Amino acid sequence: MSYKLRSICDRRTFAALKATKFSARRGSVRSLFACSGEEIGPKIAFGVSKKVGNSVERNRIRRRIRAAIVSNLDQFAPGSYLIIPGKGALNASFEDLKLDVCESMRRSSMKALGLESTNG
RNA sequence: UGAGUCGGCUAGGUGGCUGCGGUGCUCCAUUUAUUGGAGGCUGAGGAAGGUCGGGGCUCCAUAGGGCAGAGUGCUGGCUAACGGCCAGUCAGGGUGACCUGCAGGACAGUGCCACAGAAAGGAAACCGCCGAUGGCUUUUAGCACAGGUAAGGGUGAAAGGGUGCGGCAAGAGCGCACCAGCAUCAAAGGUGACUUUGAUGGCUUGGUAAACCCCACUCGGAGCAAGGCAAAAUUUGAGGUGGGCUGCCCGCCUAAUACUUCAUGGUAUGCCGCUUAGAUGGAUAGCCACCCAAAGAAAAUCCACAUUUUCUUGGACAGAACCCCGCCUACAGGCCGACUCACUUU
RNA sequence: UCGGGGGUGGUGUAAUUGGCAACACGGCAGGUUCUGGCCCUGUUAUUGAGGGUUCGAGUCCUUCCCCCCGAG
Repeated sequence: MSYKLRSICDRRTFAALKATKFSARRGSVRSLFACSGEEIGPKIAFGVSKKVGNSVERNRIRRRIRAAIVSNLDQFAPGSYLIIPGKGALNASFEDLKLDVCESMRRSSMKALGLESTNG
C-alpha cells in the first residue's frame, strides 16, 4: 500500500464539495467530487443523514463503505470525495455495495477529468 | 403440574485473512524536536440513550438583611448533594406473595362546584306530611289562610352522621341506647410519623390546594462551544532604512510610494483542558468458517405431545464525546434464588 | 450545551376561569335538475401516545414521541 486513506478535515474543501457539479449515483449511493490539483491521492468524507437510521446503523454503513473503498484504493483519481449513502446501503450485500460505491466515485471523478481535458 | 410476585446475574463464543484509534513503552529512519515505520500494551453499555435532578471542575458576580421568583412537601436514617436510595407509618388495590401513592394545611383568607335540582354552603319548603296554636265557616267536623316540618319522593359525583326506641299535630339529636366520626385530656408502646386503650364534650360546618394561597425548608448566574496558552492577516501607536535643507556630522522639515523592527489587541488557526477508551468530518471494523442459543420447512419413530436427522434463515435494545451519583425511557433470549395461590399424590 | 413555542376532522384555524369539541374549505352519500354547476340534507375526531388529580380533562400534573424557532 503506497499510502493511507485520509479523511477531509478542512472547511474549505467542504465548501468546494458543496459547490461542485460533479456528482454521480449508482444504487443507493451518491458521490460528489472536487479537485484542487494539490491532492496526492483520494480523500473522503461521509454525509450520512439521520433519516437513514439510528447511530448504530449510520456507523455501520460508514464502516462498510470505508472497507469497500480500502479494498481497491488504486482505482480512484486523486481528489476529494463526499459520499452520501441512502437507506439501502445497510442491507445490501458487501459485493453490491462495493460495486455501487466504486462505480459512483469513478464516474463522478471521470466527469471532472473529462471536462478539464476538453477545456484545456 | 399450572398460574403468578419479588430480587439478582448475563447481554453469544472461538479461530483465520485484511485493516483502524490511542500510547509519559521499546527499536529503526529522518530532521533536530518533528514526522514516518515495525513491535508491545490497550480500545463502548446496562442503559453509553433521553438530558429530568444533583455534585465535581471552570469563569463571572457577591458587605449584611428583606421582598419578589422558582422548587420541594408523612416519619427516621444514608449520601458530597439531590426531586435519589433504604426502612417504617398511613391510605388505596390484590384470595395471596406483593404492588401503587407530589401523602403538610380547607375553623388565615379568596375563588370554583357546569347541567339537573326547591336548595351546592353556616342552607333550603317543589311534591309531600301536619295544621296542635291563631284565623274563617255550615263548630265532636271542615278549609288549608297564617304557619310548623328535613321522616318520605325526585335531582345530582356530592344534600350537614347511621340504626332502633321514645316523643310529637306532623316531625326533628328534641331525649335516650348502640355504632361511626371529630375535638380535648390522660395512660401505654415507639427516636418519630403514628398506633392501642380509657374518660369527657357538643350531637357532629361538604369537595377542590396536580385553583390562588398559608406554613416549613432549599436555591447567586452561566456552562468544556466553560476556561486557558500560543498566534497569521487587519487596526492603532512608536522607531529604523528613505528624500530635502548642506560637502560631512548634529539638527530641522517631509512622508505621495516601498522595506523593516517592536508593541497593541487576540480574530483565522493550532495546542492545553482530555482521562488505564479518549476521538474532534468523529477509531473500536470488514469478510469468511465452526460451535452454542432461536425461528421455519421436510423426513423418520408416531393418534398426538415429544425426540432424532437434514436444509434454510440468522442474532434484543442500542455506539462513549469533560467526569461522577441518581432518575426516566428502550430491551429478544437465557440462568439463579426467595415467596404466594390453585389442583393432584404421599 | 442551553432556552422558548407547538401537536385538535382530509386541510387551515377556534374553544374565556376545567363543564355539550365549534367554523370555513374539501371528500363521500342522498336530494333538486333532461345533465352539470349553484343550492339543501346527512356523514367524515378516542384532541400526538401512556398514566394520574378531579364528580368531570382539549385545558391541570407527570413520562415518552414528533415538529418549529432562538442563543453560544
